[in-house]
Amino acid sequence: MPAQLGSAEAALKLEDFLPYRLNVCANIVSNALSRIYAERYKIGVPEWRVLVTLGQFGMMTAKAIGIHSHMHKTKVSRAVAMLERRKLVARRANRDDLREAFLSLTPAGSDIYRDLAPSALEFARKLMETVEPADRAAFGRALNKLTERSAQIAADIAKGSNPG
Amino acid sequence: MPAQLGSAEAALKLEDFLPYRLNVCANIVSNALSRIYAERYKIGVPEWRVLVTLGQFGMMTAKAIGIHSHMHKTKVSRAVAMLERRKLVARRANRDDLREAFLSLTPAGSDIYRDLAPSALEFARKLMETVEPADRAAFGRALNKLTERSAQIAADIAKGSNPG
DNA sequence: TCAAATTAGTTTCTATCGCAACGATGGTCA
DNA sequence: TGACCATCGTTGCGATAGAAACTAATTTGA
Repeated sequence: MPAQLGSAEAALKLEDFLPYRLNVCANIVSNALSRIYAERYKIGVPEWRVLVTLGQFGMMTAKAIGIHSHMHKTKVSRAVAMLERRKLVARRANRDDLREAFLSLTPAGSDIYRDLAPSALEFARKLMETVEPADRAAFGRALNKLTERSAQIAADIAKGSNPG
Repeated sequence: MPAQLGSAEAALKLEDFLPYRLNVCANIVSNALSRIYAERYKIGVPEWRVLVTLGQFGMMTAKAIGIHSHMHKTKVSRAVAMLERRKLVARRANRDDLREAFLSLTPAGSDIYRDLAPSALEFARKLMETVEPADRAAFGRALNKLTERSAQIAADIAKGSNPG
């Protein structure tokens, strides 16, 4: 009943299909992680990323946050607006360029960051623990290559050119 | 100015943080893939998954599609509704249980599937090509372990129990 | 046997997403 | 200087997501 469509070539099985597997894995991991902070701090993924980015760099513009955390500028804008309302992030005008503003964690924001960062690292550590030590480096390399290559493919297609 | 929050332990760097890296990679890959079919067939990811699942199994219920493709039942419902409107998927009542229905590809749906599956496989092949051959198996194993483990962690947290 | 619980699938409702348009500012160059 | 273009960040809006409520059908078990 099924395989009449699969024909000669290697059949397309969703559960073995790389983009699908990546998506499922990323979603489940993301979901598991957010259970650690979402309820406790009442923030979502974008807010979490802004907090972590500012915790890492101390002070930066919304644009820089977007670049570093791979988020659309509207996502950054809304996440920052929420964190500002909650007094976790402060905004300081840049006198040299009034279009942008410098953002940084308030003391309350830093408190949350210091509370949240160790649990996040612990989570990642616990996850990686299940991967064979010998496989870990290979996994990291592969993830980087796949990210890089697919970005390039997407760019090629966007340009309308033949993917080389 | 930044690292005063990082303190003694290994600092949390977003770009090295596994859940973040997985998410970015999955998004870019998914995005690149959808450029191959989205414009040509006017379908999105959920419709693509339904097509592929039915192409693989021939005939199944909406619930089974949801389980196999890891999609919420409302997502399946809407994707199927769209494919039905476009005459790519047909519905046949199950006389033994009228709550559910058997879904399958129409000839037109099969045409699209046969056109789409090889490009998808080619895309995945081209992607995997960039990963060192020696790293590929390790990558697959790691992806499985991470998916499995994070599902378990999420379940543990949901139960309110201490993650063992 | 029939009331209560369960299940498949749809619909409603609300939240979030990202594109596009926008206002405000800054840069370029004739 | 001033007309034009680029950039930062916000907002309006249509599309999409998933939670919860719902309908209809089936199963359970007293």
